[in-house]
Amino acid sequence: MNDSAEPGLTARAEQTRSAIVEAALRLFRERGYDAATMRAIAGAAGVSTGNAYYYFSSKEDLIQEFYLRSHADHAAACRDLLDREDEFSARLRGTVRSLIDVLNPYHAFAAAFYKNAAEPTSPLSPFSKESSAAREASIALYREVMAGSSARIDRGLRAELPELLWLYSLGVVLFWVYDTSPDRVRTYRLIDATVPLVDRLISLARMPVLRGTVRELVALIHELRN
Amino acid sequence: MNDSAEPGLTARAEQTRSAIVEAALRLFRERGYDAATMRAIAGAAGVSTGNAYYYFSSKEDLIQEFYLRSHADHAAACRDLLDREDEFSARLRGTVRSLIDVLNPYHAFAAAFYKNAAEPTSPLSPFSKESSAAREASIALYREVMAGSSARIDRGLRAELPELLWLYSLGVVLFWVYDTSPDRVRTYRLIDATVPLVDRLISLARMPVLRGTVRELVALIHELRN
DNA sequence: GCCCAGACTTGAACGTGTTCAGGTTATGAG
DNA sequence: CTCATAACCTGAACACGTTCAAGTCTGGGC
Repeated sequence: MNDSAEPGLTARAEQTRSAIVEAALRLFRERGYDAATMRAIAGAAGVSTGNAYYYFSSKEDLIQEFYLRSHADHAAACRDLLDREDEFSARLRGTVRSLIDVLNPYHAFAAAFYKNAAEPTSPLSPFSKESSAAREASIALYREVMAGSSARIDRGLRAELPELLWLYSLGVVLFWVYDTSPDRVRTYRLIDATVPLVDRLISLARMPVLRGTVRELVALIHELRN
Repeated sequence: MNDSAEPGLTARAEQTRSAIVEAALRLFRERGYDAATMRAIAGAAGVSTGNAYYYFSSKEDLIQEFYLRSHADHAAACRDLLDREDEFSARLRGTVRSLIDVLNPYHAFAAAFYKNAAEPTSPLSPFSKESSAAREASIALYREVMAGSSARIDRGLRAELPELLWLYSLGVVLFWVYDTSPDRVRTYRLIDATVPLVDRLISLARMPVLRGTVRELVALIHELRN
């Protein structure tokens, strides 16, 4: 049983679907998003153009597949660290660094499609309903980063921190998209420099000076979520 | 002397250019970005499709015009407040609220084009070279918000705060893009709730507990800017 | 007045993502 | 085995953004 199989598809259809995904991701990686035309993808998969639209309602839809695989790779890449390490900084740093490791081969491609992700009505937006499964999975990873650590965290903050850390990782990815340095070293430097800041802010959140502000921030998050 | 005139264009050509811009912004507002086709824009302006490309190298290029007008409108909308008020919170709150006021008629349209803005290689990106003039102008506005206020601000932070406030406004705009509440009331609520937090954080930045973190943050900004 | 260089304008044509009317194939009921 | 139904598949066609070879107009030098 192939657990990536979709319901309602015969074995042969599933094979066709996979061929299209493989062709798409390969061409995205090799040629970039724009140059990987639907005709080229369909051709490389050995099907007609129209048939690709039988399985994927749009070119953007193919990117959801990229999301899913990226997250799976990321979760796998973190596994060892999250099982072994218990210091918060090291857990967060390793998790975010491995996210960048996983995304790096797709840098040119990702730059092109993150523009679609910013469109709020697009199903590709990280905030959209269609992406909620992928988003929840990512947030769960940061919940594990927090929960498995020895750090003492403000009680009111605990419920919101995973989502805030996920937002932090989105910020890092945004920086990475714009990063033109060799091997994206500046992104890794950004991570190494900001993780201690995050760590310190979380510690400070328990102190009297900041506790009030943190409480307001949490209340704000609640209100805006409705 | 029309100060919006471009160099190297005859009066008649300038008139054609203006007609295209007017038609574009009107159709963007009335139909949205996608439905306002280049053929429709050119037709509404009374010129051929190809002629529109003589003045604007792409459809995205027409959006730069939107940027320019928006900023001019925003600066004008803030003028009174910035000349009158001297309390930091009120200045920041009023400035960001008036930004949303200015953008509101274009909400549906803006949602569609902000996706292009997120593409780092796109000239529309707020971080791109092509947008640097508009960006500098916006940052200058927040420099004025800071400089004209009576707030005491950490010496090391002063140089970076205008850019940080601009980033804050980008965050508000991002929220606004996703805001589906009637009249975007949630965006205004977000502003009213976050401005005091920003104000408090700026105050706290001068206190010993946070001063070190702020210094590191400023150093990080410097390093990442190169 | 004449003419030409260059500013301006045109519309057909290209390649793209996407659609669709219509074909082909597999499956299960009789 | 028959055949109807649904799943699967096709490629021509559509509208779009964009390009370009070819036209028209205009100002200024003679």
